[in-house]
Amino acid sequence: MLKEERQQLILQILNDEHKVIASDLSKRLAVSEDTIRRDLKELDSLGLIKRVHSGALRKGPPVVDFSTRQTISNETKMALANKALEFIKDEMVVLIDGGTTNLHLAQQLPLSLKATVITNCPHIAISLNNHKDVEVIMLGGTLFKESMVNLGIDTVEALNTMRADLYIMGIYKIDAQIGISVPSLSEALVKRKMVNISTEILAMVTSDKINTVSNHIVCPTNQLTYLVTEQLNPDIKAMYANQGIQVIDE
Amino acid sequence: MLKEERQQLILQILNDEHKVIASDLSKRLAVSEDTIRRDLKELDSLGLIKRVHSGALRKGPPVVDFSTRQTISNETKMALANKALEFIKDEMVVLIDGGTTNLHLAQQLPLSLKATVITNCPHIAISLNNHKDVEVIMLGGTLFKESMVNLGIDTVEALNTMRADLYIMGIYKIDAQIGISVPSLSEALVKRKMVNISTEILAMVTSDKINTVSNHIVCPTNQLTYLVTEQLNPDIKAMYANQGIQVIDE
DNA sequence: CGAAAAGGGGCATAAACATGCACGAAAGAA
DNA sequence: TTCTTTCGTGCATGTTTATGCCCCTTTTCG
Repeated sequence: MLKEERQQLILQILNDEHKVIASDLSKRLAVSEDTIRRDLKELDSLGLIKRVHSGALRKGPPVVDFSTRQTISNETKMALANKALEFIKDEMVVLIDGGTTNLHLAQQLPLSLKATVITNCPHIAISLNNHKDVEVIMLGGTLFKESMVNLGIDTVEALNTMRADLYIMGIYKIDAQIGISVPSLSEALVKRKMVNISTEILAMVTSDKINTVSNHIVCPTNQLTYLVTEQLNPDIKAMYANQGIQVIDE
Repeated sequence: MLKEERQQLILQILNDEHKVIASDLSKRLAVSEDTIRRDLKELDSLGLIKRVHSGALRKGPPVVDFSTRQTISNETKMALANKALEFIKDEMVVLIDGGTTNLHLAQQLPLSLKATVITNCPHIAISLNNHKDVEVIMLGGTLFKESMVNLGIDTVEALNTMRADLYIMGIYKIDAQIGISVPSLSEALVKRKMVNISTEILAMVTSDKINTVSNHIVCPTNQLTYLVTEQLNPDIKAMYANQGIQVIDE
């Protein structure tokens, strides 16, 4: 593995996990701790990471947990969420899973909305506390702390007895050919079930997720009904539109 | 855990709770008091906190935003929660339902705890985000916004397949003769189920709840194993102790 | 005052670190 | 090609850091 490649990987891991431990990286990337240390020193001197004893932290936001992560989030996601609002109407049964963009959506839902929301994300459930005409159904399961959603066999089984008009799917990675993918199997299983019980599916995607792939495939992209994104390269937009997806990007 | 991470957590806790006690932090963050002292000293020298004997205070806004009553009551609840901590040990399966006192308990659980926590309260699930050795199992159901817990037939059914070593019951009203009672039927049903699947039951009760009654009876008080309270009138204390309950009130 | 809690300084130790050196692979020049 | 240079890496070394423990002092509070 090339040095550049490795350092890129470290940055990506750091971005996902908010911190890295030198000794841990050494094992995961199969190089000596010395090499990792040299990498970290270099990345730090470039101002890309914050080096600390034992490892490194993400530079900008001192992220400590999910609840703070959402407060520092960017306007792009808020804007996407805002565009998606129009698809949620009174009397609907809306299924919302995890992800920061989805959380923004939940927070922007009008207080007057009369609907049923099904979710496996505790943060989303809580954020609907003040919506007195929204019935919130929480899906149980084992809390998966990386993405703060409930997963597992119990979650899938609970979904067996439900159906939804609209599924707001949190997107981790999406590729027009390969499909929608996530890093863990149990997440893929639950999302797949959610796809199956929903009439329409909406995904909000920031451009950095477009045409990237992770380990476990949830479903092909042509399952999507709506794709809400930032402004897209016309070629890419066409790729999705040709699959019958309604792309909202202006 | 990295030093910077820990200090970040301290700042966050301080922000939430307006003050921190060194000995308490030591338990919650699972490091020695010496380390906490060094952290606090460091944060103080950076001007981020105000170090005082036995702990630290928030730098910025002085604590006057809550009514005194509210603050006092919060501190009582924190103290109760603190007393209850000793009953939670590694490898236990702990069932925790809703209530502000229970939430305080969850927030004070040591980071080093290795256990399984089952809860129907999304806030409690979220507060265990940083406890990497605590497996959190969330009970699904319909979110009951008055008390922020999931209730309903799904909740009861999920409980059918579980058992717990200790049930930390949130108390709404309690009376030595009539028993433990709550204002809604579905809450009573879920709590009753939780009682049935638990080996021991612990309740934390502020004195204003003692000998009061609500609409739906959950169970008689003699089902309780432990009753953690503020200092009690000896007569009242005897009433509970005579039922075989271990009363902790010092 | 006196006990108990909190603090401070010093010490020990394990983990993390910096540095110099050696080896091998890739790149470039003869 | 073959020799030389450079670069990235791993290893051995002595150093620094983070932390817990001990002992003694200071503070708090009944």
